[in-house]
Amino acid sequence: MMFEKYVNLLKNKSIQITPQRLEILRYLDKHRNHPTAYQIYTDLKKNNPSLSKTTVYNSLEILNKHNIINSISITGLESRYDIINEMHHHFMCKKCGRIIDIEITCPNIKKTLEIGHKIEEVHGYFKGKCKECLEKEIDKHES
Amino acid sequence: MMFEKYVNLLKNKSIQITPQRLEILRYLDKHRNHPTAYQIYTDLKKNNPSLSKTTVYNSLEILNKHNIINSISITGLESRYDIINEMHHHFMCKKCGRIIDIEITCPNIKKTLEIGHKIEEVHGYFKGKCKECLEKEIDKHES
DNA sequence: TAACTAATTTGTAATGATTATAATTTTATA
DNA sequence: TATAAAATTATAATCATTACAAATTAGTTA
Ligand SMILES: [Mn+2]
Ligand SMILES: [Mn+2]
Ligand SMILES: [Zn+2]
Ligand SMILES: [Zn+2]
Repeated sequence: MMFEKYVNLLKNKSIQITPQRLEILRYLDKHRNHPTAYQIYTDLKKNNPSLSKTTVYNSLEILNKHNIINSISITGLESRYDIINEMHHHFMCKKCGRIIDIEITCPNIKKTLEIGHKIEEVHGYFKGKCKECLEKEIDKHES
Repeated sequence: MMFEKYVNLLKNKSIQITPQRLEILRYLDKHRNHPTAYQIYTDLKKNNPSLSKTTVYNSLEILNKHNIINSISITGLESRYDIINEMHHHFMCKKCGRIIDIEITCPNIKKTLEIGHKIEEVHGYFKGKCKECLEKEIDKHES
């Protein structure tokens, strides 16, 4: 079935299954560009005009709380959302604004554990200028 | 002199020296608990009632742009600020809300460079329950 | 020093993301 | 099917941040 995958995700955490939550999960599975709550809301509203912004926020919160999705703070402006697969870091381009996955795991967790804090989330991000934006700049200089 | 240290920081980056900027730098140097813009504003307003919130935001922005201070996104709610010394990570306690320095450097920068993005900032943070909050919970169970 | 220009500060209003609230609808249970 | 609990919806409120224009301050030149 189309939604079986997401139904199981919710069942495993005994979260009540609703059409809205399933749609949001499917959206995040399909759109791996770390969308904002508002982007999710406006896109899903096209096929479900009665969808409420509050529902999107509520759903994202409960999914995040149960570690089904990941809420990431990079821009300082708004939260971005990501389906959790393996642990990874992020790169945000200050030029084009994109947030790109960086496929690395953080070797620092052990050190933090040694200090005595209990770690529940690990986040790493870099900021700078992405490869594509750098290449565009070079092209401009050559022309 | 009292402010010489901060005057030099600004001079080195050829940023215009103003009393407000010096006060903000001194505040961040003294308060290493990653305060919000609002906390800086209300505290400094006590000795300078005419201080404007906008000035605090503007100053923080220019200081951050010149890498004199660090703007960190952890809470998703607001930006926190930090005088930059050595590179370090952060730990945010979900219980008490504190943001604690973790004295480690990130060994992942090289890998990100290899991908071709130009890195200007490196951020790492963990979330969980801090040592102190964990100990309080144990005390409660024992009593 | 005085006059002039540019940059900064200030106060206020606007924006935008997120949260609170209460009514309505949907889901789970008996 | 009837009932209770949970989720959704629409709207209003909150809170951090930004925009804007007037007033002040700093830097420069004569
Ligand atoms: Mn990601
Ligand atoms: Mn710090
Ligand atoms: Zn880019
Ligand atoms: Zn704590």
